[in-house]
Amino acid sequence: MTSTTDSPVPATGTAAPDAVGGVPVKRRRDRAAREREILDAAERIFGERGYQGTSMDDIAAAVGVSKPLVYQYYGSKDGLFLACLSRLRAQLLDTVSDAVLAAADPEQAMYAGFVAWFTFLDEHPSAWSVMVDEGMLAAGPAAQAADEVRAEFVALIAMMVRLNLPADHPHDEEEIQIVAQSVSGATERLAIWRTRNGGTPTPEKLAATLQRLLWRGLDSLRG
Amino acid sequence: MTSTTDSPVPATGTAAPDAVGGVPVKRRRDRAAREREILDAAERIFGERGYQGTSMDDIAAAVGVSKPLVYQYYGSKDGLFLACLSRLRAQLLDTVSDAVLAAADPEQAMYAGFVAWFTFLDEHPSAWSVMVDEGMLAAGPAAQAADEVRAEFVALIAMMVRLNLPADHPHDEEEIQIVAQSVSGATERLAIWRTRNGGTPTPEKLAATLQRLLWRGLDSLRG
DNA sequence: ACTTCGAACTTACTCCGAGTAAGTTACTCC
DNA sequence: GGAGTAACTTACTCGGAGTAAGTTCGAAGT
Repeated sequence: MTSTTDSPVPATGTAAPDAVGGVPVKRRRDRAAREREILDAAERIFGERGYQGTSMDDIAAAVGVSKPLVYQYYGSKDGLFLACLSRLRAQLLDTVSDAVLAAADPEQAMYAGFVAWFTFLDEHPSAWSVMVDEGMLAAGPAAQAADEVRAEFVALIAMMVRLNLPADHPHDEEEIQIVAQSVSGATERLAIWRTRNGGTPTPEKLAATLQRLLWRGLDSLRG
Repeated sequence: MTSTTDSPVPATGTAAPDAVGGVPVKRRRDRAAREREILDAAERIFGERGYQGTSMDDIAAAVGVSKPLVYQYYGSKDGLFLACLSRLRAQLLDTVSDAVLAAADPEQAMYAGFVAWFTFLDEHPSAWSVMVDEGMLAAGPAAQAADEVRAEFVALIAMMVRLNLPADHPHDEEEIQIVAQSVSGATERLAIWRTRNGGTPTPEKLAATLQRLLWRGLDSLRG
């Protein structure tokens, strides 16, 4: 899972010269490995400096590779950023899904999901930074792709909402979408606010408050 | 209120030549008037093409002025964008505040506020576009300023929440902040989703659903 | 009417970063 | 060991943010 470096080439950040002793180090790597390397570096640097503050040359240099190679593999700066975003979101989705599925009942599932969400962002600062800068993709074709990445989350929330409705009840699908979008927007905003606010309140407090705020409201959607 | 043009100089968008007849048209304007002109043009163009798609030259040309003048008045692209954002948010805040204050009771105030929010964004597409691109300011000193602009909204929501708590009740201020941030995040996300979704559902439907979702939850914060 | 003086405004740049055309080098498979 | 190809590089273009330094208009004083 933590496979940032997995080869004889030292990950020095800048281009590594040949081994001094004699045998030249293997420079070229196959495409998949290079893509992973680039993605790892991009995630780290985007996380540290933000989208605007990061240049493609920076990333290429960190990997020890030239810029056109990055373009060959990821197409554009937006494409590379989107790839980072996508991978991070997938990890986050996994974490939250696991927490939700492990819970005993729907009420606890909701709480556990919120806690998992905020905790993950706590423990992965670069993930958070990348997601905050997600708005950079507001324009262009990347915007649609970014939406699709986020849509998986909305789908998870919508599923949870449905679990709380009687199976035979003719539920209003549009209303479920509204609720799911709201919850997604609320949690993202809270995550941003929380870090700008110095890391308070705790994930547990946030989750408990959201829980109390939303639980009875979901009840009233049942009819 | 709609003072986009207020002078003998025709607002042709591109630089206007002298009047053909004879008397040369007054070219120079005092600073305040020019600032307004630039801000109006910027709002329009940012709204049409987004932050990334707009260059400072575009805006300068639309006003019929050279780029350094724009820099003299607004400092940077971020500064100009922030000025647009700030003005639009102030208008939106006014609209929502009015709707809230005109309502008969807290429950209706909440509904009216939501309707006003979504309706305003419907009727001011450029406002919406600018706000969607707000994420562009995620980095740098402009980020803090953008947060402050949004904070007024959160404050309005927080005030409304407090109105629903018994005056003598020892309410948890942190919890109120959490709720206010959540509502702000939820409504912004819904606004974005709604337009990407072709303008459905209606503002009234969204407001009603949010109302139902949140009303009883707010109740449970009372004790 | 003529000078003065400051605010309004411009020309002509620099610099940086996204993206690309065309060529070169190292690994692999016969 | 000689193709053939994937991996990779050098050396650009192009556009847009931001700036230094100078110019012109218009009003206020005399």
